Amino acid sequence: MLNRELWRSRPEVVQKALEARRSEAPLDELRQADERFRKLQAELDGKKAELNRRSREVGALFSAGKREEGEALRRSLGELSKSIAELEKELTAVRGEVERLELFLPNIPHPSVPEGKDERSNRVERVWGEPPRFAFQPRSHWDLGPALGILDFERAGRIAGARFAVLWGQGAALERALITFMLDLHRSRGWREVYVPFLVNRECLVGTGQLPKFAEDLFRVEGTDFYLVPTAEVPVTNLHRGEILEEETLPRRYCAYTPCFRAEAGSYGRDVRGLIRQHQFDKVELVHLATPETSYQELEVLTHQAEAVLQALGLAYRVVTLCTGDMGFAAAKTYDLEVWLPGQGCYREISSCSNCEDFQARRAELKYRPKGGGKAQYLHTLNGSGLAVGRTLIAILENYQQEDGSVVIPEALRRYLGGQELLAPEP
RNA sequence: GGAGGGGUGGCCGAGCGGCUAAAGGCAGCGGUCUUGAAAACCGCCAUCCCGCAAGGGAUCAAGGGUUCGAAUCCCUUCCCCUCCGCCA
Repeated sequence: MLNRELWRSRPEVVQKALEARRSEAPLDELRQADERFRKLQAELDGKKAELNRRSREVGALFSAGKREEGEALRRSLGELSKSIAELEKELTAVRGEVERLELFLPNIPHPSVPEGKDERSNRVERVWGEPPRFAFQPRSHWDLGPALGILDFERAGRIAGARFAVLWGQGAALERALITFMLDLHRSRGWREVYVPFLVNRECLVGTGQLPKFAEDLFRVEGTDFYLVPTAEVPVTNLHRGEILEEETLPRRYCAYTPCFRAEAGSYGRDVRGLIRQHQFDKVELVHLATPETSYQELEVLTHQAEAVLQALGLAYRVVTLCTGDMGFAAAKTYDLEVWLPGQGCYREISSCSNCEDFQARRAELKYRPKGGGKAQYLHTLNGSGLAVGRTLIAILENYQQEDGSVVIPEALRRYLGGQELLAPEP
């Protein structure tokens, strides 16, 4: 959510941001509703002030023993009381409208974000590692995986449907090893691990910005107020909802593993093959809570931490800054990490690291108390994948494949697989 | 699922129809005192909304109701605690 002051007093700034994002958020409608809201509020407050004053008089008259005068005044207030109730109803409706519309305004991009309408305007910041060279035609993971007997889309389709996968044997173990490996790496560098519910309530999703606008991307458990988490960002960022944290305890750096569930509505026909786009996937997430002064520093820290995972695994990647038209709703600035996939012959997103500034903090009531006291302030929230586990598994298969179809296990991972060095076909 | 108890300011806790935005304590901030600190004493110290301001309004888990007037009475929901039942 944006600061109300901003769209009230400088709507042109917000309008410009909306255009840069190619957003059709209802700014004009919002401002009209707000206009009505303020008028009603002033009118109602005046009437309430009068009622309050005269109600106190009633009490005073009675306690002074002036029963008749008090009784007369009491009777005369009925109408005022009624008209207040009516106005109040109206105000509630208008306020509700303002609050509803407000939730549809996306965050304002940071000045350092490149302008552009789609991913072609993203800016490459740096490239790490060399894509491996093969003396043969490298295969894609959807060929390698089933051939190794570790990836099974057919049976996944049978027990669930499209966009699900079954991992067998070494594949299942590799997935689990990756999760543990990533969490260990983050913990060893000071991130605090947290294990959270995989179902969350509606307020959390409003807090991080998935709702109300992106309901069709989510799975909801029928007959309940629970949603399956689309990312650990949701439960973890909302952990301190309604709290006021001491500045001394900032920044907070958290990491969490959760499965993620996404409806992927509207992505029919995109990435239908393989593990790229699934309804369910594992992810280790990094979440930072920071002061406004340090949040952009923290974005660098967070991004470098996500990169450390790729580096430890020896996977070539590049870092791009998303342009205004490609950024997510809540983000002010986003770096994507794109890993090299030899089977596809391109870089593919494997992590997305964002500073949401105070956008989520306003929605989720996340505040901190400045050093030496003073008014509580909204803090800044950041999140990033560290990393998407399924896509990491893909990257390993495709980058470490050998001509005979076996796959070398990256050094750093071997201790998590009982010293195993090679993925060879399973019976 | 059944029975009971409870949700008040950063924290603890009193209030149980008008004199209460809310006693008291703790924490915090400022001051007196002190070489400095502690102690003692004095003062300040919730959030949000409208308003240029003066000021006004709202908020005692949430929503509804009774009333001229509700933190206080009634109803509903949510959450927490205790006991019983069931359960991985």
